[in-house]
Amino acid sequence: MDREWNDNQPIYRQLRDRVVAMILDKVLKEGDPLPSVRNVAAEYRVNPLTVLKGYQQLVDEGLVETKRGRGMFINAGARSLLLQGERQKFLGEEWPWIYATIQRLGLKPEELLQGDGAARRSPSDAAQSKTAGHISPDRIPEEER
Amino acid sequence: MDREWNDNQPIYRQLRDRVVAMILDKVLKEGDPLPSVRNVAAEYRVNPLTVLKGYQQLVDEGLVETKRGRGMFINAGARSLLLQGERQKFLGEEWPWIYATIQRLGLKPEELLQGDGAARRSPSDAAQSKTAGHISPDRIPEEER
DNA sequence: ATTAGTGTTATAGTTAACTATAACAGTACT
DNA sequence: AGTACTGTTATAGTTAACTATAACACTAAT
Repeated sequence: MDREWNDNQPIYRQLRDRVVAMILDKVLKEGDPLPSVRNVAAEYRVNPLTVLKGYQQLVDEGLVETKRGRGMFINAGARSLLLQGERQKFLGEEWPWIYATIQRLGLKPEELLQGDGAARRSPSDAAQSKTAGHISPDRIPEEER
Repeated sequence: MDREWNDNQPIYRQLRDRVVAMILDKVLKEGDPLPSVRNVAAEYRVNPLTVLKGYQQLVDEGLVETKRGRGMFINAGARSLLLQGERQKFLGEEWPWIYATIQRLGLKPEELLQGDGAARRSPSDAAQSKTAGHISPDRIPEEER
């Protein structure tokens, strides 16, 4: 219940990543407001400043716009912008390392792909109050590419 | 030349991971000494304490033994011990997330896994002096599993 | 006008990671 | 004995991430 966070990465970045995931999964669509700073802070027992920092990053990336007194909202084109940028980042910076690790460990692609493979474990099982908006993708995908 | 380090993770852990990679790749074999704390510190312009911390982790994991005044040496059975532990860690903690990301981005896992796929980019291209022992896998793999 | 939501800023303190500098303590070679 | 390697410990300072607490500023509804 307490360990929602991955120690390998600062919370504010994990927060940013969760929102990104929600945009990609279409849980958050263009024009939607994202869960308020204070709400998220309260729900995850985290400092508002930390949440804000994560959100600001999204603003800097042009994904989100802030409306004083109203909230922060997903920009138009956010998703397609993300699909481009994140893909490039993943393929260029992350996948090479991951692939190297896979080889090093002598893992067989079949093992990784077969069975649902890996989609099982997901840290977001903690009983989450249905309060306002909480942050987590929750898998509501759809086709398209 | 200066940015050998990944900002996402503390240096001492990256150091630990490099040694692990070298063991898995058989660049370092059982009984081999690992590059001296001072050497690594000098070569990577890093504080000796930071290197030590990374090395200590290896000791704690039972992969390495320290011989005062002589150096630190790879333990017997280190590689197979690693193959077990690292595989489990990867499959249980890392792959699920990676797989989710791949899907989110609409990438085809099959394409990524087959073919050389991605093994191209690797940050270790910086001209490295051939001084004593430096830390980097350098890919000298071999068969087996 | 009040109230209750938004985002934002200010002040200040804690902790982990990293740093510089220096000394201590063993081993080995000459 | 001396020199040159090893790992290790001590002291102290910097920075980034996170925290608590509080106030400011703007918007919308009653």
